[in-house]
Amino acid sequence: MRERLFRTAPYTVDAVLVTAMGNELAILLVRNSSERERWSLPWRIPQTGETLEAAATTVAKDALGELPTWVEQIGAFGDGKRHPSETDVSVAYLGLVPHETAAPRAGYAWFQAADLRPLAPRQRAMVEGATKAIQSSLDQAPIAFRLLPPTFTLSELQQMYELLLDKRLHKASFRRALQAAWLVEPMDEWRSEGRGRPAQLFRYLPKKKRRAHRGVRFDFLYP
Amino acid sequence: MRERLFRTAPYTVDAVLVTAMGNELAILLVRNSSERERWSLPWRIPQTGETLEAAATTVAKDALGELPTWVEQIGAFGDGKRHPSETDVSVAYLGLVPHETAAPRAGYAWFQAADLRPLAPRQRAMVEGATKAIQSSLDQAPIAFRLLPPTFTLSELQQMYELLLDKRLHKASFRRALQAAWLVEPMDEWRSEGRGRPAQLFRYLPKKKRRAHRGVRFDFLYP
DNA sequence: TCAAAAGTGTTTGTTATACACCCATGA
DNA sequence: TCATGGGTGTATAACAAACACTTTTGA
Repeated sequence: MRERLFRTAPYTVDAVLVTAMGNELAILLVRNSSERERWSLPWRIPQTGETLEAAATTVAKDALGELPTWVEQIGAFGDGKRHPSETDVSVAYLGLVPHETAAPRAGYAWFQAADLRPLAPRQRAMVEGATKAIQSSLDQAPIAFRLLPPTFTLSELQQMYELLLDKRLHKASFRRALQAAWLVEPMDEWRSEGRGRPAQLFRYLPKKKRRAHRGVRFDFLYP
Repeated sequence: MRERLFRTAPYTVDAVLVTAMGNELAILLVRNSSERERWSLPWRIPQTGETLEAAATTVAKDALGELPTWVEQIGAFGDGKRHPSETDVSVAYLGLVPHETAAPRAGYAWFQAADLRPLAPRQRAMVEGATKAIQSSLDQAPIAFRLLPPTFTLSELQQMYELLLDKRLHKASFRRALQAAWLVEPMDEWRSEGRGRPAQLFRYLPKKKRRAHRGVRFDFLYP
């Protein structure tokens, strides 16, 4: 290949950092340094030699001071859509953060998904991509557990699934399914939440026992 | 952002073109122009203004003379792995092609997934990513149908699912599940395959009738 | 008329769902 | 002792899986 020079920066790495706030998902935005009313997803141009994922975790650490409990690439976004940088491609990463440990640094703030600030088109597409990624890998990966602290009650876990799936779940059925999957281990601790019987605390600890899907599922999303 | 010049090309767009050959998936490779024993995935550096997906379909058209029946981004790959180009990032696309219409142009050839030629590490990662993408979106998207010609018999469709899932399926149960999903429409044609009763031909034509998943599934892939 | 492949009615076992209930605690 | 939230045994309905069968063709 012929050697030549390129005027645009190669690409950016953007982070869609997500936590559970109240009864909704929230996304971390950073205030624009020049126009103070504008917000955007935090991003960065990787140093030479820096891997994509390393750039994403650096962005997260700059924003929160801590690493996300889950990092997953969403994809490359470009297709002519505008972005705060001058690049024409950005690689987006999803990062999950338990709300307890998620204190934004100065200039950063959580926004509930419902009342997000206006974003550049490319970043808006990333947020949509992140939402889809959460939905679709919810039963492939421990998404819910990464949004919770290390120990939690089964009711908290159920509430998290209800938030993520956006539907009510039956308590007994939820627990039976959990038990069948061998995903959680009970601790010797209980937590009293004001009134009512104290709830036992659990932690995420999958045993290597898998039950394969039965049958074939034709659950297509139509074009 | 400060204006500066970059020595490397921004990025490449690579295509993992997949078809069903015999009883296995096959991937399209292109012969290296300098070292004739080396093969690689077809790729391209996008023109300015060309979208990522447009670049991917161009790569496919150059290789096969036809557009894939399904195009889906797999992700951005880099992380220091080597690639035929000098870029440090590539965006990979999965393209599905029915075997009937898939005649490679000069310099291109299909290789069954089992005996693929050695690839640069970054491209090897893309092939793995494409395989995972096929597996995971098999029951979210009409993958099997895009690997078949427009009309097909139910046995052909079942064989395609058996290939993709790598397991035998029960004939009656398979058909019942298909019927419940309203995904195919019978044609007024039959095809006689030598001996045995002729099979009716069907085509993919989903009706807008969805049956939601029951319950919660904790089918995690453990880390 | 037999082999081979297509296609279908019915039974069986498994699993999600729901109901109904008991348990433990604070006010 | 009552309201509140945690936790569980059991019945019911829905569904995947299998079996057993009929149909239609080529040799």
